Amino acid sequence: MSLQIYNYLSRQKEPFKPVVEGRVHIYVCGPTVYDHAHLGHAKTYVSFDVVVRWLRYSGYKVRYVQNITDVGHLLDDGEDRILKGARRERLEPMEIVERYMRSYFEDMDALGVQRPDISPRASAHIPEQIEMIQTLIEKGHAYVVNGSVYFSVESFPEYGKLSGRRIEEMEAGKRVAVRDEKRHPMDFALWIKAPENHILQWPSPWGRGYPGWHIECSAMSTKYLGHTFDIHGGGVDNIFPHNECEIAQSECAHGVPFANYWMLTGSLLVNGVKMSKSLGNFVTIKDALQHYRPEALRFFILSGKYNSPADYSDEALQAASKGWERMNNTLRRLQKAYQHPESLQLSPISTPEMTAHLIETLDQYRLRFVSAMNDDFNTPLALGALQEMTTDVNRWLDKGIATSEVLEQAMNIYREFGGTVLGIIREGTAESGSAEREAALIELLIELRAEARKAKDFARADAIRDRLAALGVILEDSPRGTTWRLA
RNA sequence: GGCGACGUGGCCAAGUGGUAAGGCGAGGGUCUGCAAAACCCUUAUGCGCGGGUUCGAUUCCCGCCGUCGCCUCCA
Repeated sequence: MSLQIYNYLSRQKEPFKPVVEGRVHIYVCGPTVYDHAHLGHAKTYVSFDVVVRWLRYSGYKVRYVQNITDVGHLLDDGEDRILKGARRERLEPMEIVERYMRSYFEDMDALGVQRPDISPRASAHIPEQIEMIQTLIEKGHAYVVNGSVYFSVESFPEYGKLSGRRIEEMEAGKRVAVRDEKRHPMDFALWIKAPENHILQWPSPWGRGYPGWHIECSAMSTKYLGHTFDIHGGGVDNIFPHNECEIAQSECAHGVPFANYWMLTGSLLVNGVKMSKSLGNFVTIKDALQHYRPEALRFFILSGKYNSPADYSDEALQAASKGWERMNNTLRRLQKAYQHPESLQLSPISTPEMTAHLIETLDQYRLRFVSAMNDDFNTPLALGALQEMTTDVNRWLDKGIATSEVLEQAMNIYREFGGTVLGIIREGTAESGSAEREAALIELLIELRAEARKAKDFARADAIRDRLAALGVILEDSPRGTTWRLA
């Protein structure tokens, strides 16, 4: 089955057809870098990371652009978020930007999120934004007032088509005082005149000022992906006004559709309420990583659909951690067995027919995974296939019917799907990952403990196991000997 | 008030007009010197409530209740 994507624009699943055969141009709204990223960001960017990974795995050549907002994103009171951060930390605005942009990439790297191909910064694309604004003015979609430029929503009849709202139905300015220089209360700023000593300002045909928040995404996606590109992503919370404004600007400037598919991620909730900076109920990614391994966070995020909301809780994270552990333990078992085929102790019932049957079963899991992913990136369903496969593989190992061929196939599935696609299995984590000398020392202790056990000196045997456990080395006994792993 | 979602076992979470994936947890068991890991068995006659359509609805329609998101800065 080929890829189906739930398109927010049409509110239905559609077969995916890229503009250019075999290529995908995707744009995802990135963070405003004035503070550390939290788990809400993790949910969105891990989700799109997997989307991109799946597209690549499926053979598409992908260009993934995700902006960094470092100017123009205003707060309720009209103050720029970056300036607020600068004042808070008594730093230059661009120091704030640099600091939190690095922090953001640090977090994403830790989560195994592959870097976008281009991470354009708004402040580095002022000319492109000015140019686009000029085009909009020329085409009669924008107007200049007192050194600021506004987009006229009434000039674009389709305004509201993504979020499903109508201009007349919205109560503009209910909470934020409408600038009376606007012609229509819903008009939004493309360019804002800078006050006398505003720190972030650039020259423009309309005087010194700075760009509005929405225009950057239009200008930068156009520059790198073209007038019409394939997928536009982001969190649903930006559907209005941000995404709606992007569409209006871009389609009015270019006269062609902006993005063909809109994919919006559901919000991350805490106790049923959205995790957000303004509510202060957020957990930073750095904090979360103190308690949970990155793969567990990914596992948690991917065990729900990207476009559904997810509720964050310690119980949920614990469950994800355990689920991940079981899968990882099984992969480790596979690897050990594969490296030491003599330890397999194959049962007499392990016939070639049996092997063929197991390979066939693995193929079924492979198919289930693929069709789940092709069905609008249904990661929970795909993960389910992997988990059932895990039970089967353990069963086969227990019964002694898994031949090397079977082991190899199973490992490939974990590597490709768990690793390359979902990013929850990392090469190395399944292995001991420690230095050779350390491994040899542990083996030595295991030998000493084996002797103690033989002599029924269980106190000593347990002491060795406990001391190692305290150091993060877990020993596990089996009829075939003792194995170890890092906690 | 407007717009849009959602409500599935103790928790998380897929799904379908034909009779409920998976994970976590819990209980029992196998294995073990004991653990750990793994496996086996059990754990929703039921999918918010009330109607309707249908041979048949958890899945479609209507109403109600509840929760959430957006409308205002947030991924």
